[in-house]
Amino acid sequence: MRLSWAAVRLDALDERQREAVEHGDEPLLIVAGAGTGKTTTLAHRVAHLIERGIRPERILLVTFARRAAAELLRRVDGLLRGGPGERTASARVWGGTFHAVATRLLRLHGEQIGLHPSFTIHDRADSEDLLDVLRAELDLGRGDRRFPRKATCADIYSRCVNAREPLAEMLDRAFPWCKEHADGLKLLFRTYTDRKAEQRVLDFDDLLVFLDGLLADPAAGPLVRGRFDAVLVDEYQDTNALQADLLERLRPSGRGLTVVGDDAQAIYSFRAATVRNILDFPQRYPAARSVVLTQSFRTTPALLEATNRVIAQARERHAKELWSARPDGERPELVTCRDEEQQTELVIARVLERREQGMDLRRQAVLFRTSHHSAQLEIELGRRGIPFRKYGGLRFLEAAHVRDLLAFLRLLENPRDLVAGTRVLSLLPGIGPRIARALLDPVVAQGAFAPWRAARPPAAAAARWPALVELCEELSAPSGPALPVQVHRVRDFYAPLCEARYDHVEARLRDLEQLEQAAAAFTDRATLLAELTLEPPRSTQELAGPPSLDDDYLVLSTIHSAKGLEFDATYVIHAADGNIPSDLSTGRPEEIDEELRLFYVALSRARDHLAVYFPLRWYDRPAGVGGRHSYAQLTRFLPPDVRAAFDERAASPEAARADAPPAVESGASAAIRKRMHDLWS
DNA sequence: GTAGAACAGTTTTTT
DNA sequence: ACTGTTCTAC
Repeated sequence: MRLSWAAVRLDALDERQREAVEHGDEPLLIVAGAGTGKTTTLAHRVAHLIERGIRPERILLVTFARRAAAELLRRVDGLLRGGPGERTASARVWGGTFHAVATRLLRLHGEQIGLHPSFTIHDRADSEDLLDVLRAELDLGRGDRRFPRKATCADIYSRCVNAREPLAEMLDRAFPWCKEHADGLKLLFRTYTDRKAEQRVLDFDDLLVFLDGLLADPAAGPLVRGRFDAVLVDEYQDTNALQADLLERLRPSGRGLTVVGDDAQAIYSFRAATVRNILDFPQRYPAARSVVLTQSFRTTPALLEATNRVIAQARERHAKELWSARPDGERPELVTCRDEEQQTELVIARVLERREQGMDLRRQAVLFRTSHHSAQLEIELGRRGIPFRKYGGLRFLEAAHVRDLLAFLRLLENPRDLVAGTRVLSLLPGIGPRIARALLDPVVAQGAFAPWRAARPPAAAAARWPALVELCEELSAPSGPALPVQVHRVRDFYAPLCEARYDHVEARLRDLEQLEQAAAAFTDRATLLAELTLEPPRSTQELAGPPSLDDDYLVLSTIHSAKGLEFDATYVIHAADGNIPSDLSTGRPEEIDEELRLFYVALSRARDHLAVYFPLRWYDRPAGVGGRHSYAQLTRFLPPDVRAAFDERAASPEAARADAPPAVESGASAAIRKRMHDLWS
């Protein structure tokens, strides 16, 4: 008798995991607590589906980040090895984020709903830039009360679209201080929608909206739906209303749909994600089966005791208590420090001590609420030559010089892209927004650079003008040079402009060289641009390629960017009220609850060792002559009964003083286009 | 109209 | 500390 490969591998699973893996076609909700083997279960389920005869290319795996899909599919490949001849699941399964999958499907089928297949994608910053241009055009900037800044406008727009909520309600609920500008915002968003259509540009939200429209189309919809037999969605708690609707259009009865998530780890409501999706899944799909995974394979009982107590403070949640069969380990530590310097000192000492004991730096992570919380630690690590990688915060693509170079490439790809064009032209001396616009209008109208040949730019720009026109015409020609050559030519043109404009020119030019090398991996310009926009590299090193195995570095990460990861040792720093929860998110109870879940996500990354650091003294301003500081309070998420699960340690006599000074809070596509347009009327 | 300086207001998390 | 806005000199 042939012992099924699947049966053998299933032995490694616990009963509930196996139930989830072997579940049939009915809709399936897997509620997977932190560290309960979610990835293992998902990987086994995908392998199981393939073993049952579903072709890999008919499986869609939606994850929060592409790297998560890649990691999962690698494990599927591992499970299938020696199985029924499938070794390349990872190459054939559709995997990626909602946005990446939408882009791929829209390039394949978008023309059926009248979408030009060569659309370019605007990232968040591009959207803001366009909104800013339109705000000026519409004369919304002036008035007695200041109009919301571009970032806020982009935020409001995106939230309305993703939450599928009318502007008035959204303003009421989340942006009450902008209510008086409702009419201006409507006008702005209507114009924004129209302008994107003229420029053949889709923003992040459009990718989802147009995929939704594609699926709703009577002709194209069935075609797209028919591509897939199984759809699996990871991190379902962080999906929004639009994404949930999209999934329902993809699998109307829910058959073949598997969603996995943990409502206790929902941390993206600021991106319009809603826990309601996971909580209401059984109502949306009455045939759904729910499986709850509660055995943690990650964390020791001592650490679970603490994390369970932390999350128990949440007001609304699926009550579930995680347990662990691992041997009891060391209790978590709560370390009160005198100030940030001492915190840095203690964290580094502990990290090095553990490395001495054989724990690679890569198995250790320092987590924090906001990107700049690691600034001092980064400086000290740099000073001591301790290698680290930082995740989250200002990324490679956000650097001005990188945006400049990409603007060139986007303009070449799509001459109608006004945002890209304005950025490029403004690099030339003597050209500002006004002249850029005048030069761009005929190009936008024609979709080609020909009008520039006869254009007469201001005297200051005249010297460089012929070279720019030649560059644009040659590189935008269909038979243009290979991609790395294109990047190289742009770089040659741009380098002197970069030097004239910015500091740290050598470092910036090195980044661009890296970009040129990375370009060799892409077949064409459109793919390069889409990939960089949808899944931006998080550092220059990442652009250069994956770290080699003998590369060791300490992980520094925002809590958001650490989602889904685990580390042998986790150090959570700046656990002061005002940092966790963030001062900016303590307005409404739901916000505080999300901050609590965020803290829970941080704590639940640890396998064996967990320490929370709390610096008592908090500098409001950079320490200098009379540097101002106040005394912070421990995060409200560690009240005495929760703290009881921690070993408390005061790192200095001052921190131990019972009569510490009084704490001071530290401050306080045409139908779709039309529908989108009508949203704002 | 552009560019740079001076000033004012705000300050998170990310596809 | 940084971003965005306003003012002023070209």
